[in-house]
Amino acid sequence: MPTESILAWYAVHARELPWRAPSASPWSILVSELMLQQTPVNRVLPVWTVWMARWPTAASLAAEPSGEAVRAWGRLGYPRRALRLHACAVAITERHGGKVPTDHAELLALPGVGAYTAASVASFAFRQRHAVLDTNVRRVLARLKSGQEHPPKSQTTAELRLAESLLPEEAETAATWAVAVMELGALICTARSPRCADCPVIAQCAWYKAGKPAWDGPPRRGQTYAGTDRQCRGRLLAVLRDASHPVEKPALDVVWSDAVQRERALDGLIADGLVDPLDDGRYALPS
DNA sequence: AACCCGTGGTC
DNA sequence: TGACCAAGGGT
Repeated sequence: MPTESILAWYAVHARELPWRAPSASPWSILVSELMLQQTPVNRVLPVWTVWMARWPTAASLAAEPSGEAVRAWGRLGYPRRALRLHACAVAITERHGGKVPTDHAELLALPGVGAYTAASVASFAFRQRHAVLDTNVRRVLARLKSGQEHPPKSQTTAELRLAESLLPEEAETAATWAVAVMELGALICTARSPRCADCPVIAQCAWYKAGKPAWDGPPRRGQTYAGTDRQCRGRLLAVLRDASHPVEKPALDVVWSDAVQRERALDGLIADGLVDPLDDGRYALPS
């Protein structure tokens, strides 16, 4: 049975990540999950550590301007997540008495918390029984059960049903199983060069048994970045993040030459609430 | 449903 | 070296 093999492997090989410590608070786990969305563990670790020392509770973050969250986010990427995390802190403080809600539906209602994050917090922080389907788990299940190198582009109900069917009955075991499968995908069953020789379930792996056939599905479109609005937004926001005071417009203009694109990106940042255009014509992180 | 949203590491 | 990838979510 793959369940026992993966649990046994995890017991030996799990990384000691601080948000996995028994003492980790639900809030610290929620913070880690928001930061880990599309961002590697190694880049999250130092930011999370500083963040938790400064804002150990939701209420402590909620008491600060959202711009402070954006600044402390640093270069993690996708800074709207910082805004959403701040909004989470406000919602938790105002609606939930400062405590991260334990109910899956209430978690899902928080800003920036989707299906994955709601399930992961309910599972990791509150030891509930949920299918936790992230990119790692989807890849492991695709290989192990479907014999495909990669999961479908977008999550299917078949994947969800498969993940639920594999979930151990007992909640505590299910919670450990969820993080164990994720860890297997992160350390062994990786996207690029899977370490099949070290895999605890190689004997059950449909993809391996089929000879590890190459991906024959639709080409997985890459993410271009150079020259995009995203890169431009990143440059503009970096100026404000690195400044201790509001900046004049020319300080923004110098970081991107295409004026049309630059204005569009700046408007987008303002619309997102990441940049505050002051009455005096200067720009600042939001208050 | 497809597209947008950052950043840095890897081979 | 440029394409791919990383604990997704919102619209």
